[in-house]
Amino acid sequence: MNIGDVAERAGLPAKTIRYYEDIGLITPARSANGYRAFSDSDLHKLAFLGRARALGFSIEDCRALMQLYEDEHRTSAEVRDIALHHLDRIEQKIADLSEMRATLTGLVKSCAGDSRPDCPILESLANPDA
Amino acid sequence: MNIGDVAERAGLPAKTIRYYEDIGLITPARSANGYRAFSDSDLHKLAFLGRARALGFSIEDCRALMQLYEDEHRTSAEVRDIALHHLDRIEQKIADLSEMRATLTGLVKSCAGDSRPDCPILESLANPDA
DNA sequence: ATAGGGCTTCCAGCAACAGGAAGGTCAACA
DNA sequence: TGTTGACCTTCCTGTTGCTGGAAGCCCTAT
Repeated sequence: MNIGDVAERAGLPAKTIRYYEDIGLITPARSANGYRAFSDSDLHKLAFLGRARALGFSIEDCRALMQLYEDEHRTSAEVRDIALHHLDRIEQKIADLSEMRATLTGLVKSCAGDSRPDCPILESLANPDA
Repeated sequence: MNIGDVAERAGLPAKTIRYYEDIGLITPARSANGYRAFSDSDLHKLAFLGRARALGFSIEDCRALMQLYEDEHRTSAEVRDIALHHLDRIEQKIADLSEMRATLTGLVKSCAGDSRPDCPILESLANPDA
């Protein structure tokens, strides 16, 4: 398979696949003409990576997960640890964003949003204690 | 005021303040020795920026908000628009993260997390339809 | 032979800084 | 007066995960 084929099948841009090779996540073979020659195994790895990325795992997490996947002597505890840490980060982000949302919602509600210059949003940014 | 003073008062790292000058958000004066000489107005702007950034506004949003703040002929509708768009992005992010959290929570629950290699997390990444 | 599409590499850029090197400056203290 | 140490300066690199584009080779079809 050429890169265009795997790109379509794995649902990843060709650029991304080249990048994954660059950073050592995959190592596709090469044809005589210099084109990358992807095996089914490469495609499978790319799909794995795509799904892990879609769950928000970092590239380094993905690397670790792939290594565990290929390691018969892994323990499920190692995998779960990575997932749990990731879950923590996600929940922290949700908490941060929820706080922003709460504040912003309040500000937006208090702002008339008309043609006058008076604006509680700006006032709150400029002078929050007032 | 030197940069260390404003950094402490505005609650921003000195590096960040230099960066904000680089990209034209502030334009502090210079002392004879080449040090940045911050006015109260500069400090006020930096605090404004710090609060806007803490609410998750992008740098370009911050630039726009500052300009509106300094423009007597602004309308509160312009400000509200920026805030509403930002709120949209935040809610989208929260939605995305919540979906990740749901999936991950399910996976983590289904994984024993013990010393055995069998792991539904990896299986789901490798072969989601199975 | 030539046109088009796909492939290759390499370089630049995005957001919003952070880290660190090399060096100038200033106040204090011996 | 000399020197230490804290502070300031600029400049360059690195971060995360790609994306866009330029320059150029390859392959197929007409």
